[in-house]
Amino acid sequence: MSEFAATVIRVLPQRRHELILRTLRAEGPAGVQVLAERLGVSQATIRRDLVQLDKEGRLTRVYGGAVSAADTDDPFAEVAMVRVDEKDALAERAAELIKDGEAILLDIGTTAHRLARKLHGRSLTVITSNLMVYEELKDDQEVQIVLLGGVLRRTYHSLVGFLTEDNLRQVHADRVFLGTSGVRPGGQVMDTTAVEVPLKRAMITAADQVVLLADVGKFPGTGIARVCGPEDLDVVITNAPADETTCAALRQAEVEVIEV
Amino acid sequence: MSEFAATVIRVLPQRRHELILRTLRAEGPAGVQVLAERLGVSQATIRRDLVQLDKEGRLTRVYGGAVSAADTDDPFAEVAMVRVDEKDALAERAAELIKDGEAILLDIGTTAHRLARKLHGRSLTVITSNLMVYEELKDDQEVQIVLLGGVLRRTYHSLVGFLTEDNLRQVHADRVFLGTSGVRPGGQVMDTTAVEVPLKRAMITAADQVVLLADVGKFPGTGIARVCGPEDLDVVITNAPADETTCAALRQAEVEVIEV
DNA sequence: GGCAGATTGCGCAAAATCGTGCGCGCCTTG
DNA sequence: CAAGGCGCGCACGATTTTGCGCAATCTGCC
Repeated sequence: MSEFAATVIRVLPQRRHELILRTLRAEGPAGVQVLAERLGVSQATIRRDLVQLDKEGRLTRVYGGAVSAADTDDPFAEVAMVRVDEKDALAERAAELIKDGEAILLDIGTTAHRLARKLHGRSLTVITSNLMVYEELKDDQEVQIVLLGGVLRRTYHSLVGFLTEDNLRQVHADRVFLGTSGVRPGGQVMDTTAVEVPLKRAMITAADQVVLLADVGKFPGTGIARVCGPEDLDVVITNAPADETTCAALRQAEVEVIEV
Repeated sequence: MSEFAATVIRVLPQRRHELILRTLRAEGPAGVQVLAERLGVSQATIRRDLVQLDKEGRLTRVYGGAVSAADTDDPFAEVAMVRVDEKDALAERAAELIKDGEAILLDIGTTAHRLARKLHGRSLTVITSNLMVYEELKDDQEVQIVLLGGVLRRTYHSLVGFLTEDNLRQVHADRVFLGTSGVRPGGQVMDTTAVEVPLKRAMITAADQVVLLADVGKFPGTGIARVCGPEDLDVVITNAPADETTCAALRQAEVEVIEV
């Protein structure tokens, strides 16, 4: 603790914010008083810092101090709120593609979760490593659920890793429904989390038909890793008005583009 | 456990709520008085906390205290009530066998679930296809969870099938903890559900040490399918007084028998 | 059905915490 | 070198939380 107290000279606000966040992540909830002593500034300053960091969404303010943003209720609660209407419409349309008795693969992410919500009471086999989908359908007697193994990633409510890939090589589905972080103008499907890319590829291989769900905000969009090209897709469901350049590239690759 | 009692100084409300929930998940129902003493606040404060947490659906308020929300609507709640004390004692003893940092395999069934309840806050890797174990530990940051894939069997809260077996061939654990429907006098481990037998065998293969948890009602006992013989076991944990014939057979096969 | 003991909800006062205005010192800018 | 901007500490009223006492309610038992 004296490693901080020794820093009496001068601490940039930026640096101080980093230290606050690090403390929170390392030791969980921390009080204003503790932080003030540790960083050698007044409680008023800490309060101002906390207000600002809270506004930036980097932590969550609580009475008496603050907690790490990750520590609060799942980050999906907020993420799931943006573009809800669009995603719901997409999900509705996607559900119509599915015939009773089929086996479908559902991707990781909130998009697939939205789709799962439309599947209650349907007679289907759902294969997924998406734990939100599992939670959604686990009490639904009609739906057979196949959960793919893997290492639990709590922040993403999913299972990933080589076990998941192994399982995917052993199963086959009529359709796979994929989400994405963005589709580039040429029709390349991108993602931001590298660990999911091999999984998405394995899902594409395991399914007869590949359906991509991408709301209009993803057109055009980007990500750090390429998942697949337009030639791997069969259907893309998006909102109107979709980006014309991207749509053209997709149609060129004989992808059916559905605008809802 | 004294980790709580030591916290007499000052605790953020947020932190206190976390501790209450963790206590409930780890030790089941808790009284207002106990919680108040343990957290160093008045009973009135605990009551207010419980009311709030109940309103948020994070626990269920009962007269005299509270129980974990997951514990209430579980159809296994009844099954889990029989021989609770015995199974708890067994689980407690089994948890002592585990060292921090280890990777352990947990069987399907309520026995393994009881053990999982003793693992909150431990630094471990838990591998399982037992969904009760997953529910129990999914919010515990310390525990890494590896879920084995498979077809959801709702009535047993578990995943089974060839996917599970495939995954088991790809993993290795320091110890596996098995439950059973009964142990025959000769030391043969039995089970009633045939579909689980290949899984239990695969788990035995995947672990360095095999630990069987069997309360005294299982000695001697029976089942329709044989899982393994005494030569596959390393440790058996049971209640005193255990059946002497069976114990002798186990010791003959160099199995360590722990009576609690 | 009634009784003793425990538990609960509620009002109120004390304590802790919060937000804010003000002044001071440091750095930037012209 | 002077003016202005900015971050920081201090102090004070407002808000929230906490602890305690008491009447109403509930549970277990005879």
